[in-house]
Parts: sequence; C-alpha cells; structure tokens
Amino acid sequence: MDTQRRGTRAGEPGASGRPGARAVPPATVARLPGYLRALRGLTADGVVTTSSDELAGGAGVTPAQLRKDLSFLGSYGRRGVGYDVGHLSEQIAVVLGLTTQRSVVIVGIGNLGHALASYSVFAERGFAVVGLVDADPAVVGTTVAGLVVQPPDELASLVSGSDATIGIIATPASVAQDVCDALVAAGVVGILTFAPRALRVPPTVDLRAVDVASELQILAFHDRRRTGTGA
Amino acid sequence: MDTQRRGTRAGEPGASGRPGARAVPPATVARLPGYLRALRGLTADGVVTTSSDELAGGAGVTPAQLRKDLSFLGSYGRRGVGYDVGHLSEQIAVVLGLTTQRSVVIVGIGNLGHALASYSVFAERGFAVVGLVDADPAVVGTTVAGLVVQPPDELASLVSGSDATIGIIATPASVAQDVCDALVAAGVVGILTFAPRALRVPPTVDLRAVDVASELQILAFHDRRRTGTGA
DNA sequence: TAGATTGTTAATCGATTAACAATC
DNA sequence: TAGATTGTTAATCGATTAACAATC
Repeated sequence: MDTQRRGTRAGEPGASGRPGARAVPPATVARLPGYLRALRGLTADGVVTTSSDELAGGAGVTPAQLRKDLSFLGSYGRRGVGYDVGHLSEQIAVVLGLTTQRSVVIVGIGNLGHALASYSVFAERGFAVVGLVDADPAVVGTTVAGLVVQPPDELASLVSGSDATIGIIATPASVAQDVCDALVAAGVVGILTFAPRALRVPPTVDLRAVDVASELQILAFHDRRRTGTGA
Repeated sequence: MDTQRRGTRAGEPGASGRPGARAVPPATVARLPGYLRALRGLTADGVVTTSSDELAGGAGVTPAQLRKDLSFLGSYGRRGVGYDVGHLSEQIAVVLGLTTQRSVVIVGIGNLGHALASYSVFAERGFAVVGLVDADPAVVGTTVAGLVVQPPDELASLVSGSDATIGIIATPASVAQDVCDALVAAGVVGILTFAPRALRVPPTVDLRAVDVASELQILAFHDRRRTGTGA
C-alpha cells in the first residue's frame, strides 16, 4: 500500500544485527509479513517443505521476487530441495523482530478504535494491546476488549508503565497530530495512523499511515478508466 | 499497502480520457488523494492560491515530488504565481474519477465491517455505502448505519440493483477468497480487502489490500533495529 | 524590470524481472 | 548420474531527486 505506501522509512543500511548481513530493502520488508502468513498457512496444512513456486503462489508474488527477497535475509533454502517451512518461518520472524512480544496502545476508541482493540489477529501475530485512550468522558471508564478506557492525561504513564513501543491513532483527523506528538513524547518508536491527515514525526520514530478513504479513491481512478466516466 | 502497495495495478498506459495526456504512473495515483486532502484543508482555511512548497508541506511530500506528480495531469499552475486551490482540487477530482458518486458494498459486518459502514469520511469523499452483507443469521436483518444487513445470497442483486462498482471485504480470512469471487461475479470492478490473506482476482478487477497486522509487523522490524532485540 | 515559482529535463537511485550457474 | 530448485548476477524498468530554463 503500498502503501501505502506512504510512511515507510528506509532504516539505516548495514545496521542489521547479524554481521555480514546485507541491509534489507524497504520493499522487501513490506512483503515479509505476507510470506510469514503464507508459511503459517502451509504449516496448518501439514506441509513441511515448500518451493519458491508454491510459497510465492500462496503469497501472491512471483517466484523470482520471493527468492530475491529471501536472499537479503540469508541462505535458508536448499538447492534442488526447497525451504523447510518451520525453519524459514522462524528466520523471518527473527528478522521482523517478532521473537519479542510488542505492546501496543490505541488512542481513539470510536467505531474503528473499538474494532482494532477487539481484533484477534493482533494477538495471533504477536502483538498485545495493553492500553486504550479516549478524550470523550462518556467513553473513559468503559471496558472495551477487557481493558478500561483511560483519559488522555494517562497516556504517558500507560506507555511507560507497559513498555509499549507502538501507538495506533484512530482519532478524528483534527486531533491526530496532537495525539501523535503525545505518543512520541511518551516514548513509542512506531506509530500506525488511520487518521486521514499527513502527520509529522521525528526521524527516530517510524510512521505508517492507512487511509481507507484514499484506498477507495485509488480504486475509483481505475474504475473511471473502465467506465469512461470523469474525463 | 504498499497497499498495501501490494495490489496496485498499472492500468493501461495511454488509455486516459484526455487526448495527448500522458499516462499517470501508479505511484503518482496513490499520492493524489493526499494532495486532494491537503487542498481541502487549504480551502477550509480560506486559502485561494497556494505554492508547491505549501501544498507539499501539507501533504507530507517534497515540492519537487508534488510538481512532478502534477505534471502528469497537465499544467494547472502558473509560473511565478502558484496553483488555484479550487481549480486544482477540481482537476484532481476529475482525474481520480470522483465527479461521479461511487457506490460501495461491504461484506462482513463484524467489528471492522461495522466501523467501516459507519465511517463518515467515505461520504465526505464521495462514496456511498449502499449495501451490507453478512453470513451470520444473528447479524442478518439487523440495522447498521441505517442499512439492513442482507444474507450472502442477496449479494448479486444488491450489487446490480445499486450499480455498486466497489466491494469491501471485512470477513475472516478463511472465507475471503469465496467472498472475493462472489463480488467479482456480481460485477464490481474494484475490491478493497482487509482480510489477512492473498486474494486472486481477474485482471479486469482492481484489488487493494490493507492488512493492519502486517503494518504492525513492519513497524516491529524498525523497532527491533532500534532496541536491538531479535537477532 | 526583478523576483518568484512552475514545468521539464537529466541524473540518480531503488525495485523488479529474467536467466543461469551452483548445488542438493 | 539426472532432475530439480535455489541464490545470484545482469538487464530492465520505474520512481525520485535536483537543477534550471521558461514564464508569470
């Protein structure tokens, strides 16, 4: 998204943990979760060994692209044989930093924030939602997905007290930058925003933006070309 | 999503409506909604004329990038002066195909589908949610955001009856491909999926995928590099 | 005219694709 | 050994950046 694609930062090349490892390009990093997803599917089906052809099919990319991407992580396949599903999953998880559970705080508990707080896929993929914050007094104090919603002035202690490193912004656009600044001040290192507005973060903080209305507008562009309406 | 970037299709080059107009590159198309958003903000502030510097600042890109992108649409600025906010907004809306209202059907009315059905930004940006579908008998018949949820076998007539051209998939991953096939069969030309699974569509249908758990995993990659955990 | 700012060109950079030698 | 499949190299392609001539 892409996508967005908006918001991906390159990262410091050569700063990888393993000595001698090449830097992983941003476009490759963005596809790794998809490979992990496909590998989990194979595991569930009892598949032990897979090929770049099969795995690429499951992830929706070409075999060449898959092999090229994996080559940045190291040599985890065997020529003439393929990849061990379990081992490759593990290696990708290590590269993505999923061996440690990450804690997440969500700000803005409207319809979307509520849905995200209840989203079971987060837990399945190694993320724990540990805090919810909203500015509306009618929402503060209610329980959502097993957590009591806190007021904005509790944000800092919530983040530091839980060692949360990632913040999710699900507020109206009008307050998104203020929330973003507060999350940065509280010490998160990554932010995922759903607010339809460009946000500024310091270079030390990683920002990714999902704008669902923009996604529809991008679809409309192709729609227009097909139906001929518009120009 | 890198759409996810993932999922953008190039479109037929040269198939644009205006004769002599160059094809608009996918990366540029993906940024146009952001420019439109920034322009609307300027309009709200009463700004009549803007510069590539100001507009780029509002959209979170560089002035060079903005000018390069706009150059694919035509020459809508005046050298030495800048851009007319209203006129430029209009031109971008035309290019994106937003002069016609697009109708949208949402399949999967769980927490996320509910939030999307109630998302007011869709209407503000020219999209009308005209139908909701869910497979759960306990959900079918309930009213969400002013619409009565329909059973799956009503999908085809719902799409054709409303001239919906875009479908949104907010179901569990396990049924996403079946829903996708049904939407394609029903005649939509664009699909936005939130299900964490690679989907196959015919080349005539445009697919964009948003995977919020993958977004967190991409953030975790940079988090790892910063905290040193993982490798 | 002088200053400002666009639109375009050229240079750089990164990502994708294709082909094949290495090797299991 | 013969067949299969990876990992890598080279070629292509597209996107970004920077500089500046055109022009308001």
